[in-house]
Amino acid sequence: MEQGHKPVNGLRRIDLSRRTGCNLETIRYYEKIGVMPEPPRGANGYRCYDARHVSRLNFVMRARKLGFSLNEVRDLLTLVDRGMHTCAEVENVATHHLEHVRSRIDDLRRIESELSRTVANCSGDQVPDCAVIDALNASGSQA
Amino acid sequence: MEQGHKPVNGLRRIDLSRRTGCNLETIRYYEKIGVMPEPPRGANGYRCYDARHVSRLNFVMRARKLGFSLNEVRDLLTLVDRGMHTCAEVENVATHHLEHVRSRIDDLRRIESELSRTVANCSGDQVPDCAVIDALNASGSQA
DNA sequence: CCTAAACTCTGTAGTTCCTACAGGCTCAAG
DNA sequence: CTTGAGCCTGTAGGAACTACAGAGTTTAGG
Repeated sequence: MEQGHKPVNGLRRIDLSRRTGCNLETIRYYEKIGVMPEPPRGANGYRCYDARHVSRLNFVMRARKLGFSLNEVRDLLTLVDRGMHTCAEVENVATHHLEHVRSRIDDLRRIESELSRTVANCSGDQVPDCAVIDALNASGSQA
Repeated sequence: MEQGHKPVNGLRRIDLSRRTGCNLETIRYYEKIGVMPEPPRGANGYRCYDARHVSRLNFVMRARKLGFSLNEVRDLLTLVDRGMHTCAEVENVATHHLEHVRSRIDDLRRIESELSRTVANCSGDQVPDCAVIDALNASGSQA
């Protein structure tokens, strides 16, 4: 099926959504918070997108998949939009984010090892006693 | 005047906060959502805690540090409160959470490797071109 | 005894990143 | 003409807090 009848030079919101895989409502949200530009409107008030919106939204979604916060995405886009972004500037944002990711991994690894150690002490039995609860009840600072 | 109106073994909210390290407002929040019990009130309407609140809040905070969600904490507490918790039941909650933690670590590791690979391609120069931006702009699904 | 600081109470709003309605239009096809 | 798909707006919800406003109470110091 053809998507039917679009404004000659425009994509509807749902077209943008389908081309990028981005949720329909999320697009509106990104516009509201300024991560995506407000698109021009047709005579009927409908949003009217073009290829540049598609690539910008793809940019945003890739950055989000890499775990950049929306604020970081905005920073990145600002650098790009200024047309003056230097590699050094961008690297700065990315490196900062990388550190964040790494420290989050460290946190989770600590949690993982403590948790798996504790669970390993479970008998798994039907007894009303459990190593996990014991650990959580522990008054000492074993954690 | 040590003895006065202050209940001999009653703790104020700020006392509980200081003993556990839990934020003052968070205590109130935990009561609202039922993770902590509503404490008795003094004649003036002030909350009046005792040692059991201290250990319960410690339990909650340890569980949170291990990354259990508040819903999971509530489940755990329900098991404990029933006095009927078996090791198997608790292990179930904990194991489920452990899986969650592990998959989150996997996600972040994937992000970490892609990000560090990309940043490594940066020249770090003052040139208006950057590997990170290129990657984000990539039209292919080189994920 | 008075005052000022410290603490309490309540409800509500802000944070992050969406997602999902509700209520009402418009548009194109069958 | 009717149906269904799509559009518009604003707003609420979810996780887990955190922070304020505005008002009352208690306590320590002078």
